[in-house]
Amino acid sequence: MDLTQLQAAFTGELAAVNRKLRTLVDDRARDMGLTLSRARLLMELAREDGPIQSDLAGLLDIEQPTLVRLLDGLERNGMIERRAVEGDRRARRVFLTDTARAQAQDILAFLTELRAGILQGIEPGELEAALDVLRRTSRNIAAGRSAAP
Amino acid sequence: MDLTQLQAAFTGELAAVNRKLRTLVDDRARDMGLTLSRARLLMELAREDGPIQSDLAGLLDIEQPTLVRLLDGLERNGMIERRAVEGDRRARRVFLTDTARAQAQDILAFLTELRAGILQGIEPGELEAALDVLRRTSRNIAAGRSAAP
DNA sequence: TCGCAATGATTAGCATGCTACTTATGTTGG
DNA sequence: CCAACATAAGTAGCATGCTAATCATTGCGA
Repeated sequence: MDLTQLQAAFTGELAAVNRKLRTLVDDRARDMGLTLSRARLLMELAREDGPIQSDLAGLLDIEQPTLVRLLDGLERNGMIERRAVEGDRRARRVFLTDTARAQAQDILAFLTELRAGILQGIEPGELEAALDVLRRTSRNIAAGRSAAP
Repeated sequence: MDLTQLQAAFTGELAAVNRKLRTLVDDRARDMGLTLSRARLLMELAREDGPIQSDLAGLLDIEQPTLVRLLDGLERNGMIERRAVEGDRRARRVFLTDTARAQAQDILAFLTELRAGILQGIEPGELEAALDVLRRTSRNIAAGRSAAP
């Protein structure tokens, strides 16, 4: 397999794994009223509660409108709430509700176990090497985007 | 970093790279009326023209409804056409139009160059190792899905 | 042969991504 | 001091994914 083919196979498999992962998580977590994206958001809030929305979007590395819709869904489900920020009437802080906080440990355990299952049989060294490749790819993409004509 | 954290970092980075890749391609290819998914479909047809839709979905590893919408878009753009299949009135074969066929080489070159840019500085050996990790992950997900309670 | 399961294509509806735009509010420089 | 710029949140609209359900046709077995 030449380099070009290898590169094509890599990007193709990247997309495929991603689709399958999302589908699997969404399927398994449906009972909990969760999806992969929502779970990630809740885990971030469990780590540190009360960020304003634009900071939270940055932490999750998604755009603000994407975050707004995620929050809308989680708010409807009673898992988060938005509160006004004293001193800046534009901003709103996001907090877990008590219900969600009580669930957070279970969700974390669920995600951890699911990841372990998906990555079983892969040695830490291999995983680390693959992660390094992904990170360099990320950087290349970011560089390519800013360098666009 | 312990294994759990490493696994979380890996799946997180996987999703991030994927989002960025799609965004980059969609941005660069907009002039051509293309997106990453549409380009992949056209490349598959350039390789072998005239599959029926369900086979094409299998080749691209997407579900039929997803394919239907992709084809709708490409048909509106005049890049593919659906033709009746003699002997099976349920099925339809998909063909590139002459316009699209004329563009196919350019699109392929564009994708190849873009992938090379994104993966620059990554040695073939590293890429191969990372690809292997992705493939094993894919298999684990598939196994986990069928083994679901 | 005739009814019923399987297959191929669609439609409907949800969840996430994105960009572009809007609205409200805050900040700052001339 | 206030006009122009910047920032925070949200809305609108597009593109992909998915599952579930529908419709037409085909194929098969009792």
